[in-house]
Amino acid sequence: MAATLLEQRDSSSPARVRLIDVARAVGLTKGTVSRALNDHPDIAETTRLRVRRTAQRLGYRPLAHAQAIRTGRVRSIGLVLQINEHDGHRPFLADFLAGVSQAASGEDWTMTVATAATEADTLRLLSTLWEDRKADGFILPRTYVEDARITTLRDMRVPFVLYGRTGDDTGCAWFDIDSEAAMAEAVSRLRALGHDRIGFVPGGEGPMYARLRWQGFCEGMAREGLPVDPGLVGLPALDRAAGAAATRGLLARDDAPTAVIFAVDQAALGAYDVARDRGLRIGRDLSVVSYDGIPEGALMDPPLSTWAVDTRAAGARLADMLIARARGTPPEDLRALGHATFLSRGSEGPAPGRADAP
Amino acid sequence: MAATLLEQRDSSSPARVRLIDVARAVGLTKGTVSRALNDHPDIAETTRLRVRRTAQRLGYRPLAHAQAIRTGRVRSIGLVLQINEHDGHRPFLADFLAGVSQAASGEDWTMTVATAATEADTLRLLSTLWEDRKADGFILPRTYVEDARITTLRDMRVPFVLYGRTGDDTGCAWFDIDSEAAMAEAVSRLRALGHDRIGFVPGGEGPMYARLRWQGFCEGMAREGLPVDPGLVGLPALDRAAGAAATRGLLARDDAPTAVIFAVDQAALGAYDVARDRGLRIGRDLSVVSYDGIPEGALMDPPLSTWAVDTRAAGARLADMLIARARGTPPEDLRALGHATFLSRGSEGPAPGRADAP
DNA sequence: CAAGGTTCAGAAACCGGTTTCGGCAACCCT
DNA sequence: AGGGTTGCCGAAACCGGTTTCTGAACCTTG
Repeated sequence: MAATLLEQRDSSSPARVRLIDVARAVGLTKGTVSRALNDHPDIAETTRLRVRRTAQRLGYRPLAHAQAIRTGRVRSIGLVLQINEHDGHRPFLADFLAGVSQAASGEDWTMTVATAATEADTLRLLSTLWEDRKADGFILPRTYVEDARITTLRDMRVPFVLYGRTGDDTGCAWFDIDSEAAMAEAVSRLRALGHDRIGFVPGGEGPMYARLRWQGFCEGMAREGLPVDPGLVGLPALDRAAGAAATRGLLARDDAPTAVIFAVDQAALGAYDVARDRGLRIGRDLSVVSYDGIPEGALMDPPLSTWAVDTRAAGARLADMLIARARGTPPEDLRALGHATFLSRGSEGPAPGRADAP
Repeated sequence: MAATLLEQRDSSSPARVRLIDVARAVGLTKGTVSRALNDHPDIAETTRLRVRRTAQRLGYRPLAHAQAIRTGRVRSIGLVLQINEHDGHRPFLADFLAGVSQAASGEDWTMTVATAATEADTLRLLSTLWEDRKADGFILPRTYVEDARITTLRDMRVPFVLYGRTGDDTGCAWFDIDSEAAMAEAVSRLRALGHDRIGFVPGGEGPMYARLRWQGFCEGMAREGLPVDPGLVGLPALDRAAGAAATRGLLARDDAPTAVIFAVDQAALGAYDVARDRGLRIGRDLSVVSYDGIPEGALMDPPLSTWAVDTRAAGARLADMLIARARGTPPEDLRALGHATFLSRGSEGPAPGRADAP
């Protein structure tokens, strides 16, 4: 007459199949069944198969939190999002979550999400989520050159995977998009259109992606035999207003660039504002190429040419990597680069005074 | 010599404080301590306080999954997002999650998020997340007039809270924004600007919010003494292209409306496309008012006037309600309406041929 | 002052799994 | 043939909590 919780055989809830039920059905003890399902070496192959089939037939699914009491693992991916001022990753969030969730589901894992307002919040949340075993590891989005999350988690020996790279990636697993290559190719494309004064608006010092995009720009310039004139490097810009300011700075020079590459789309939007004010036509008088693939870019006139990232695939990849990491794969074996896709949508064109421009 | 998991007293991990540690420190059995912390009535008040202080001093925090093995509750809010074709709630997702996460943290709850591609996926995920007790209840965003999630969860006696209303809300807890009032006031504002032929582009039949916004429009028209001419009601539109088509339909009439209210911002963006094609100036030749407050609206020229929702606050409210629901508050006591804020940004103006228009 | 009721905490079972330990049988080897 | 492995599974402890059962001490009350 053991009353379980609220509902028992409420006709609605068909009484969950437990390990002991499988054991009885197959005529073994629950310890043996547990070892069989977890592929312990001291179980005969025939027994293992017999158990597995019975479990399958009965529809047995272990309760993660019951397992966790002994193993300490709940089969959950942790994700702490820092939502602050210029929340850059908004438009990609849904796709990213979809990717992580899908890959996690495939392995019977779930996703525990928390949000933080500050870095201190983030660190606190990472610690408690780990200590309370709400997650078996974390995906860290938006990495920085120096990233407190990484040192914290590394010290606590917590499994984690970076979405992006970092200054010192010792002991770090990561997945990133090869934005250097994208930026370098952006230079080459503009060069092929006749531009030889190509400006760059960087994204600042802190975010790792900003550094890498800057490096990529430099590599592209070197490859094309163009010098990186300091006068062609604008002020760092991560939002529209700063992007406009940076653009004005670049256009103020006598030998102003005929094309500008922006590290981030948001900043590139500012170029449109400046162009409108000055009567410049983007894609003709001034070419613009950027990176991120934000949806707003498609609404501009002309639509912004940019490098888009398959964020959903990235999320899925990262989830798989984290699960592998939590299962013991060394971080050094979990590092990979993906690539961005160029969306040529009209904001870049031939250099003025050449080819088809009058 | 009991080896726990991987790390034990690794100097880095200071050995978690367990219930038994508190019990020993306070000189009671762990059963008693458990009852004291859970406010059982058979514990003396002085004892309860003594236990609570000791637990506090030692920094005791119960492991949710260890509690769950007996109670079946893991202190987690479930959220299944359906990410499909015209993913409307993208821009608000981060804010929404931030709200839920923040409120959940306050009660020592966490948030388990999953994404689905189809309705069948959604239902499957809700079931498994519940059966595996990965969540103690769910927040259901984007409700429909007839919503399979609701009937499923109601049948399974799962706690849930709607973000939005539904056709039959028996047994439903919900929080929603009073979009009827917003739409009605939009009519009044346009009427005050001299418009007497006001069109409406609805959002379709399925989503509950679409029905309510339509009702709100009708109420507003009635309040202003204006008839709802069927010719002033456009085709349903949820995205930009459909919004443009609906606008063309409305403008094709002889007695075309001078102002159009859109149920959703995305559709309203289409009006800009039509206006540009025909040389109409939004805010002068054609007034547009909409609802949602998507960020793209601010980028339009002129910026879109719309009703914005504090999605973050809504998320926090819903989280609190769900926790209350999971703790036993009857659904009827958990129903509330919030309100939207009008952002007058320039896409609405005096009716042509009146006041300052030549 | 004895009978009966309350108050409160200890003891032990329990939740659903995992892991350790020990033992039996079958096999291997000289 | 006998001793030592090896393969395989049962029994029981264990994880960190919650809940039930029981009984001692105290309080009423007639």
